Amino acid sequence: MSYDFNTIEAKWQKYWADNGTFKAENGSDKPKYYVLDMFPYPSGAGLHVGHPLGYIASDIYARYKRHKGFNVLHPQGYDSFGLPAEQYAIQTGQHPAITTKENIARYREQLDKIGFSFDWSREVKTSDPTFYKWTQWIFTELFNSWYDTDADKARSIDELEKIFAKDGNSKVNAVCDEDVTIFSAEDWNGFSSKEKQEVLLKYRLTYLAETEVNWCPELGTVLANDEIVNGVSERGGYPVIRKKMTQWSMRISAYAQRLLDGLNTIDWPQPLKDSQTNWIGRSEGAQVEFRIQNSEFRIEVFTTRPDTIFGVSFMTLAPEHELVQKITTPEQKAEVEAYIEATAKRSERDRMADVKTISGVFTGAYAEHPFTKEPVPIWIGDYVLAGYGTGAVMSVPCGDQRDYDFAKHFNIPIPNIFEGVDISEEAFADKDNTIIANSDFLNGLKYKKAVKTAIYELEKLGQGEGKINYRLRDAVFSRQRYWGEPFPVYYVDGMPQMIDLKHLPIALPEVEKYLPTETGEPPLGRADIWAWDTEKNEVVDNNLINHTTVFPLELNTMPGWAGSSYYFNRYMDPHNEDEVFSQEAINYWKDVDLYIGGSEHATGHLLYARFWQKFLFDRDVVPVDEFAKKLINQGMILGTSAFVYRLSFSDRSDSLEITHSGKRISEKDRFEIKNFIHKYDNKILVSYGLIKNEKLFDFEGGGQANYFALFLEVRKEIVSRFPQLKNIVEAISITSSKINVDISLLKGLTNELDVDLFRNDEKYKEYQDATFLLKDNKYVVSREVEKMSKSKYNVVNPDGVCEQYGADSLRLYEMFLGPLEQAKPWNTAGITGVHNFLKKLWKLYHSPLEGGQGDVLNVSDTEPTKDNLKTLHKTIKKVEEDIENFSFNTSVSTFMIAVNELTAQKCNSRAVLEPLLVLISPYAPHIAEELWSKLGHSESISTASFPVFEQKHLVESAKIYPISFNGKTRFTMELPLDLSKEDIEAAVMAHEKTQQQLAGREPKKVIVVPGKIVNVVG
RNA sequence: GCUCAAGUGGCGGAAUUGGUAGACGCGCUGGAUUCAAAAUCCAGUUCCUUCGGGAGUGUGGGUUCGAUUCCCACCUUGAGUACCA
Repeated sequence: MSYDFNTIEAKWQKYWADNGTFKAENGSDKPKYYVLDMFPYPSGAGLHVGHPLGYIASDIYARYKRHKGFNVLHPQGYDSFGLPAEQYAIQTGQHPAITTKENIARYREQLDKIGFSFDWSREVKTSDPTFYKWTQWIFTELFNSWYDTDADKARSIDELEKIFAKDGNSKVNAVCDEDVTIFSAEDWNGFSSKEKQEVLLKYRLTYLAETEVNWCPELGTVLANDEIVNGVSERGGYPVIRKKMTQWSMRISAYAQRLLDGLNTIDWPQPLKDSQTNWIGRSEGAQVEFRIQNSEFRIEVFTTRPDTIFGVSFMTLAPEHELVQKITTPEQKAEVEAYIEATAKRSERDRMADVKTISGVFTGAYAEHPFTKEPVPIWIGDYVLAGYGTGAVMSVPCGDQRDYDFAKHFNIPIPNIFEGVDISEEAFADKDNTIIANSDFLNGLKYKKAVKTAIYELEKLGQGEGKINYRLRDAVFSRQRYWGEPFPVYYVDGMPQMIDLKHLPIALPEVEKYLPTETGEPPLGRADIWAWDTEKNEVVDNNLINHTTVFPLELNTMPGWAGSSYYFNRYMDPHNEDEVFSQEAINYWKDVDLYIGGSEHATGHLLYARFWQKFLFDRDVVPVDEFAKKLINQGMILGTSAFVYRLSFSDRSDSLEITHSGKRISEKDRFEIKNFIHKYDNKILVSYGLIKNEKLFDFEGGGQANYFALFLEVRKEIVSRFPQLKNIVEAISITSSKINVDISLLKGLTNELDVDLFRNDEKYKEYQDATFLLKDNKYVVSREVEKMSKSKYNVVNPDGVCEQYGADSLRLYEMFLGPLEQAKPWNTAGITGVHNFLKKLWKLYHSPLEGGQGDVLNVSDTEPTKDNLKTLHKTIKKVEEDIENFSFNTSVSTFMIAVNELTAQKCNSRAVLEPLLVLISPYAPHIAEELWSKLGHSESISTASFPVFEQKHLVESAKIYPISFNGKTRFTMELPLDLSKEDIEAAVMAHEKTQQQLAGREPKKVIVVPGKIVNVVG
């Protein structure tokens, strides 16, 4: 029988499942090793070839570690709460739990076909009540904790209450809301229960507060900062506006410094650490207080340049700043209010989009300079952000370009406080070359010294202090959605109460629709059975709410990152009903040794998970405060799609709307367009797209996008064959090297147009693989690669590959494509290479059957030759090094070399062919298992130990020396390795080619590096 | 703008305590086998060349006996991030 991968793979996948081959035990004599993949969101589209890349890499590593004698935990699960299932539910009425279940089944089927060594007995699903019971519990733990700055850790809220009762809050150093007032023990003890709860809420690690949130009207929910990309929602690309709402928040800012410090203790990719560092955004400077003239109010500002304080010529407040209303003079009131209203209307994105327009209004009020006591005019301007620092800045136009531009625009003086610097054209921001002038006690000082001196003087004055500011904001934790974890929270007298662990989980209620209610409440507001009975301790009918023991439950649900922030710990003890995991389990597995996943989670999941881990560590739930020792970002696999620019149409309203990333594009805009072709299945999709100001309009995730087809060369034919495209074609005009589209002609188009224009059409075959760009008035063939995505028609599915070539081929090929961490295009052309390798491998163990088809095992107990052993041990060494370095692509080529060599050597020695199988088995486990069992083993190859490398087989007696002249290799000669330097030199000089190269000249010098190289300098 | 990463054949990519550039695979060319095809096997494949040899790892410099590898400047591409005070 020849290499029949379909049968072999099905056989071993069944064997592994039936025998629980990869089940991990909690506790073992072996050392532990935890290999984890970022669990997938089970989308309706199923897996594409990009998904398994990281899983294959981690699977190879997990299998390798088993061979090396480790007790390996390698689980998998699903991040199964999320928007797409809910959006689908809104459209179809289908319960998200049903779609999610179907999607999970499909994912599982696809994953199983690839032959992963997951321990499926530990599977977790975030949407499963047995899982989210613990998500809810962790929430209550956060609620019952506060952050003690002195101890630099989270502590129980009970301890805080005891402190308040004994000493009040004046001695408490905590991370808390800014508006807490000082109270004494007597005050505290006199507070009503509700007052106490209000105060405590300001200290809890998860708290309810009215904050400015990112509201996405289209999705009907708030979003966290990391869920917004370029000012629009990450999912769907919808606009986001700022809105004040009462929401649950997580006090992640308490952990800013520890999240920063922790990065030094973990082996994660530098770019990922950089982006977390950037996101946390620590900056050192000073907080300075400016008194306002003729007023009791003071303005607090944060500055990184207290050394430039004598350069202040005005102050600027964010329009939303609370003092604005209080200090504006009557004369300026109308103008100020108009400005505030105008900025409130602008979306975040608009505000970001035009940073060049300078706008602002004078409030009429003056602050007093802390040192000179001179009056400083107070302005408001939208270049100052309410959300950063104190929402107010001291403006130093000579030292900051934005202040400079503002001052120029409004004719505010620009005093120069830098020695020997010309500021007539632009501000001077070079700290390193700063020498301060015109600044009283700071004159002549350099940057660092001046900063210190300024802070010292401010402190003396009681009007400022050194301060460290972080960009990291507390994370909003409420979502006005259905398909998420319900909060274990009910309200008594408006104050939130936690439901005790013993009554959890609070399961998602049924609703008849997944939309917000008519009164604007979240979808849970539609549930009839959604009230909490404190006597029965269960969820009851809303109608009972006037009963004294029945209270309303929280209507929001938790965000997508809740479950993913601790799931890795739950795998350690996934079926525990009494605890999130036993202390025994967590102390055995401790943390993830290797975590593999995409870099897109840098500032979301990976930051939140580190935050929760540190919190759980503080509260003695977990033994380590970083959850993953090593992390690798696998690169994306790109699809070959032919894209240049894309045009998106949406007909949500009556008139045609053209949108890009959710932003409406005005019909007045004219766009240059370039045409391009999609190839997908056997369809050729010829599409056009648009650019504006040379920028690509991409709309990843733009759910309403439709693609229209056009190919300029064949436009007439398109019109005749597809009359419905007439308007589109006519909207296009070509001028010189540019193509224009007249959008007014596109009005009234529907979104039902079929883009499947040239299916199986011989005539256009030549265009099938190429993109045609218009360049220099000529069509230039160019193929483009981009992220694989359903909306881009460039998805390759792993199932087809498995059927045609087998899972082992898919695994090898994905590894062979290139370095794991690098993005790389998918191109099936090369897969025959690795598939041939597997066939050669099979042949190495067999000899063909006489006459007919098929073959018979041909492995004997003959002594291996020297060459056999050399090949084997060379391979062991290289493969082991490669796996340890996660250089999987190079070990695949090492296997190819080994098999080629052993085939040439006609090796059939068991002593060589057995260890070779163990080397290959992490990469191509099915074929390895099959050959292993054919060799007479009754146990799975995964129980075999990794071959041990022996140097003695690689010892050589001679070396082929490269002989170079002035560094360029010209020929080689073989010389014994034990030759002395002098003998080598003599042998080289005696060689005829040496004389030929030198052409009679004497060499200036001869460099001999024994065992490496000879270089003749002429 | 800032931060980071990367530029090597027709293609994916190998090679870094500085020591034979292009491993391995794809593709391509020629041959064997076959009635023919598929499959398989063998040989060749960076470029130029007067067949002696010469040039060559984004560009220009530098260090070195020797640079894809180290240093400086620049160009290009990709990713992240941004009125962050």
